[in-house]
Amino acid sequence: MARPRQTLLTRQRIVEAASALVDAEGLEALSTRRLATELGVQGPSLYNHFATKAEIVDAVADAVIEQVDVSAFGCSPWAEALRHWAHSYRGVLSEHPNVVPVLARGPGRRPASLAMAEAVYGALVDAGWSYAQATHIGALMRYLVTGSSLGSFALGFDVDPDLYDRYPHLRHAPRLAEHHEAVDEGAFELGLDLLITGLTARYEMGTR
Amino acid sequence: MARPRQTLLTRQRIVEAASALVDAEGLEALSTRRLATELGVQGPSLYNHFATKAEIVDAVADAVIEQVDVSAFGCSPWAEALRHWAHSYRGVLSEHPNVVPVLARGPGRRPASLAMAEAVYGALVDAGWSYAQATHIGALMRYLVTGSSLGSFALGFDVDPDLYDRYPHLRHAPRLAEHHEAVDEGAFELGLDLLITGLTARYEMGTR
DNA sequence: TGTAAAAACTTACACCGCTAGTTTAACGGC
DNA sequence: GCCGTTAAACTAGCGGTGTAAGTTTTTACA
Repeated sequence: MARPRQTLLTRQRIVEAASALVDAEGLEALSTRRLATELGVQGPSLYNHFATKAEIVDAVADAVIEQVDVSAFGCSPWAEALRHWAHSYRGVLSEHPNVVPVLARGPGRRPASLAMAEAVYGALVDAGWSYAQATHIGALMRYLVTGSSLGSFALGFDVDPDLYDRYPHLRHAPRLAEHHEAVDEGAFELGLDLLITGLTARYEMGTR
Repeated sequence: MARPRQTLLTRQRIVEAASALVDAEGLEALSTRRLATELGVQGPSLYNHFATKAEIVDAVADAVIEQVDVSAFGCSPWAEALRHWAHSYRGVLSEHPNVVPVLARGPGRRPASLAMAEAVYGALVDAGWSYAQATHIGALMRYLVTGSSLGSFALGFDVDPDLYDRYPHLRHAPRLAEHHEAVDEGAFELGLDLLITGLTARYEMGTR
């Protein structure tokens, strides 16, 4: 084919196809050849637009973070803003659970992830939190959100009943395998509530 | 060679070599051929002892969890036991950061992981927490511990200074890249404190 | 118009997890 | 003490991976 009259690939088109593939079939399904096929192209052609596969994955991850709503940091008190942001953050990740393993490793050098960190950190510092505390709070929220969005695999897929014979208490755990989504959401809400409540108390005591 | 007079491989020897390899060079370095070479053997020989590579990885992960100290659940009040366990849990994971991505996905079917979950869950239920709350608390702790042990990669390896030009607040974040370990530890301690304090308050109010 | 860059291509390398079939040693039953 | 079975190593090979290298053709610009 050589160079086509109308360009076939753009970074955007690649990222869109990669995102769709990851959402539909998981991170492991994202191979350069498979992605290229999806785009009607040969594998190595992708390297005209991205240096490595890792760059593509990063772009997919950043596209997810771009959807998180950080607007509350501009117009609400820090605690409410934190709450609103955390819910948006988790909501977005829940719609793209397959990319969470990438996001859980931190912002890396991804622009949207850095911008989000910047917004959170900045708002906390502006509210009077120390640099160190602001950093810790931001990290904490990431643990909570990524953890509860990732854990969705919970006990695995199929549950064999005699597994619980050896772990009697777990039998009573409310149907872990079936309700793992509800478990993770409940844990998230509990955690968020405890964190915000505790932080508010410290804030009012002047421990910033 | 065919069958040797003295057996060359055992599950234990394989797991030990795999653990050492993962600890030293990361999960990506663990390939069946590489691991076999390390053991003085050909790649496919491993399949006489494990059905899949995933089984080997699971065994490595479970060997890590086995080191976590859950003894406190027998002899301390639930809040103190939770604290003690969380510190041991995080301490162990910090020594094996490369396996954290596996552990973050939950206990799976790994015996030691299930036994640990059983111990935590059982102790909380025995203390009077509802089944649902006990499950949530256990999940929350996992988010906190795995998150703070995984995030150690923080901003990546090398930091280019002009990165911060576009994210001015982050510049003040206390040297994120260099001190990421301290950041994660600080976030963990803050989170643990907030959680335990908040849970204790709820417990005393009867919200279990 | 000639040249350089860009964007597709093909080919190929080294590696991956894993299957199949082979060889030989060890073990259990007669 | 032999003999069949099983176990634990082997070799060969399949279909997959990321990506490097070099080729072709088109476009953009001097």
